[in-house]
Amino acid sequence: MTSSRATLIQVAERAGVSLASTSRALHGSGASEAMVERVRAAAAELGYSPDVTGRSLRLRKTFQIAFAVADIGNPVYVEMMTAIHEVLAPHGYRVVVMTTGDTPASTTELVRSLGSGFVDGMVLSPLRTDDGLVRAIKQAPVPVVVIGRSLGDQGIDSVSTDSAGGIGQAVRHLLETGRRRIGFLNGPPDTTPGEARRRGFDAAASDPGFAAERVEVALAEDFTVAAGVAAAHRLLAGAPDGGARLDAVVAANDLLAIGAIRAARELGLSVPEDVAVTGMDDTELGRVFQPSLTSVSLGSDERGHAAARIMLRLVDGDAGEPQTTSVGPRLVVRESTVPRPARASAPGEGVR
Amino acid sequence: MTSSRATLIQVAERAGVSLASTSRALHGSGASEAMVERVRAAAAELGYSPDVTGRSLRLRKTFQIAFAVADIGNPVYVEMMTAIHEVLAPHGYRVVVMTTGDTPASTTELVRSLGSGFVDGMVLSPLRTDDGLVRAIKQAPVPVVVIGRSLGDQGIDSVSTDSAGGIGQAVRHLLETGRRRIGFLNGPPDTTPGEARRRGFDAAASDPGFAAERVEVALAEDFTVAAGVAAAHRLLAGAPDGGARLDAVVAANDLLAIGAIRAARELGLSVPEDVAVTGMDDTELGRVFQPSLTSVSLGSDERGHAAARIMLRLVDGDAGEPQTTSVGPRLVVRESTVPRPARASAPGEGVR
DNA sequence: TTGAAAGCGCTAACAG
DNA sequence: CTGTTAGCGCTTTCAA
Repeated sequence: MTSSRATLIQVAERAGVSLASTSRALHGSGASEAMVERVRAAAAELGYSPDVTGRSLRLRKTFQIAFAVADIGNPVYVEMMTAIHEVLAPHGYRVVVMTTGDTPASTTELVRSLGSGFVDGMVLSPLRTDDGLVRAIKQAPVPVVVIGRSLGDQGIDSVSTDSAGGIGQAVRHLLETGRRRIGFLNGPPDTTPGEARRRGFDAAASDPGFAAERVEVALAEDFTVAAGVAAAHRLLAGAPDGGARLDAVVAANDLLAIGAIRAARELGLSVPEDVAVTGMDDTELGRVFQPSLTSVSLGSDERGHAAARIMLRLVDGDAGEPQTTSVGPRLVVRESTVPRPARASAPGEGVR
Repeated sequence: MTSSRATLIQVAERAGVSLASTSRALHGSGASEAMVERVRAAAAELGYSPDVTGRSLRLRKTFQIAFAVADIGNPVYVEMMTAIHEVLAPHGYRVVVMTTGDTPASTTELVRSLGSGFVDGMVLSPLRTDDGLVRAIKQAPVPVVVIGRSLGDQGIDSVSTDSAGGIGQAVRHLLETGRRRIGFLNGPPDTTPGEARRRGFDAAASDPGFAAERVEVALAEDFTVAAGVAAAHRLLAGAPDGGARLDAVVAANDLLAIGAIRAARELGLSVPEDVAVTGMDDTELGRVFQPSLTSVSLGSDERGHAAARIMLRLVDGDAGEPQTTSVGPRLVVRESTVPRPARASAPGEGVR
């Protein structure tokens, strides 16, 4: 850590030309071959690197995009962040990570803070949304792309997925593989994902073809393994009326599903023989788990990519109508629902 | 997304006072009660929020810290990032995530780019280090704190851990629990972690008390589950000379350890009965895995916290001698090495 | 093609 | 306590 850095003025002096010419020679157009040569040399001698702060002030552009979620440690968000970074970095944009807090109010405050101009845009995946937040997003001084609920009809660019439909896929898969007593293990239903999963399960259960004999619901306190273990214990401990035990659990995400498998084991039940378990998000954790987890992929990385691409379009001034992109859910069948993998198992299959 | 934002000048005009007074009333000291009142009102009416770009240029301070690693999706780095964010955010610093690439050259380039002044400092965990990188760090125009190798003797602030000693703890644990034929499953040995692990294993194997009858080493192509499965297959497939099979595997990280457990299962071996497996990093993945993974915690979050605290000290101008903080490794015994957990098992025990 | 100069929004030294 | 003014480093008109 040493010395203060050379400025453009110093490069100009060194090259014996004007400030404007120096700037042009370095970035802009309209400089002679000789000028470029001369300035480049001077810049190199001084180890000049342009100051982004001055540039930002002048250009009114930071080349930074914020990624804001409630929990930056959640594997799903990590995957999104990685995808967003992958898309933005080659375009010269930096990614700033931020946390929304878990209330709509704190998220709204974060969106309002965009007024300070520290980023050119924000990719936001709010855990909970309300009118105030929607309003703040629409009034934000920089583009905001929402990952989660489809807000296209509100005039907000968003990337959504049909997690409700995904729950339906899981339920149908369980019915098709002969399960009839199904437990639904959801997280907090007042969150965007919790609400969507609940809706999905209700829809599946209302379907004319829904052949289950028994249905139970348990709510975990949050979307974690520990909360899943606790709630799944209640689900699997046995029917209060002495009826037959559940033979399947549909979990609202992979972490809850892992919790359910642990709870099953603690109760002496084997997975998938006694009870089948499905997760959602198709995380690495689920892929490498034993038994590997049947899970509904919601394309976290695709959603991240999509959001980042929309953002690039927006910060490049290409306004257009707010658009909603959708990524379809996709069931990936693994060992937690069927004794043998659907496909022939090669060593390390399904593992990356 | 609307309109351009109000500036300090506009607030000043609205309040009918000077620019300087407005600035002072809002942040600085030395403004009368009445002035503060008046300016605040004007600011509120205009929905003014200060522009950080102008502020940064003037103050020569961005209130941003970079966190740079090779793979921002790696759970260990995610944990560090979360910890860093936790410490920095309350102090008003934003976290910018960056990737180093996996060569010393690309990392050096990244460190050099700090000359552009987009952050006030960088927390860096390089996968590979060379002299050029060390030099670049020392010459960086902003503070750099390195997580990984201890670089204190080089005059670089760093947070290290004794992963070599951690490998020793794992080896001793295996010997103490009766294992005698030990395989060492390492990742690429030309990386900082790979090198340290190798050193640790060599040291443990050279110890006078090292009671193993047989030792094998396998190198995975990288620190992933898939690479671990492949390399562990070689390790466990059986001794070329027809000798007894290994009864323990010391893996260089949790992902490789999970790979080893999968490979064991694919070969019809049970863990921990036939073969015990230890990991390193004590990740969530290992904690929830079945069997839960005995692992050496390297305190990723503590290291992140420590690095962030050092960084805060540095950006607050408190120079002082470069310091090396160290976080001790800590073996956490779970099911992958002993049939029963070390402690009585409560429901969901070891899961968070 | 080149140079002079303005100004992005802000803070702080200085004078009153 | 308040106002005037300079200037952080840069890009971009506008004239020459």
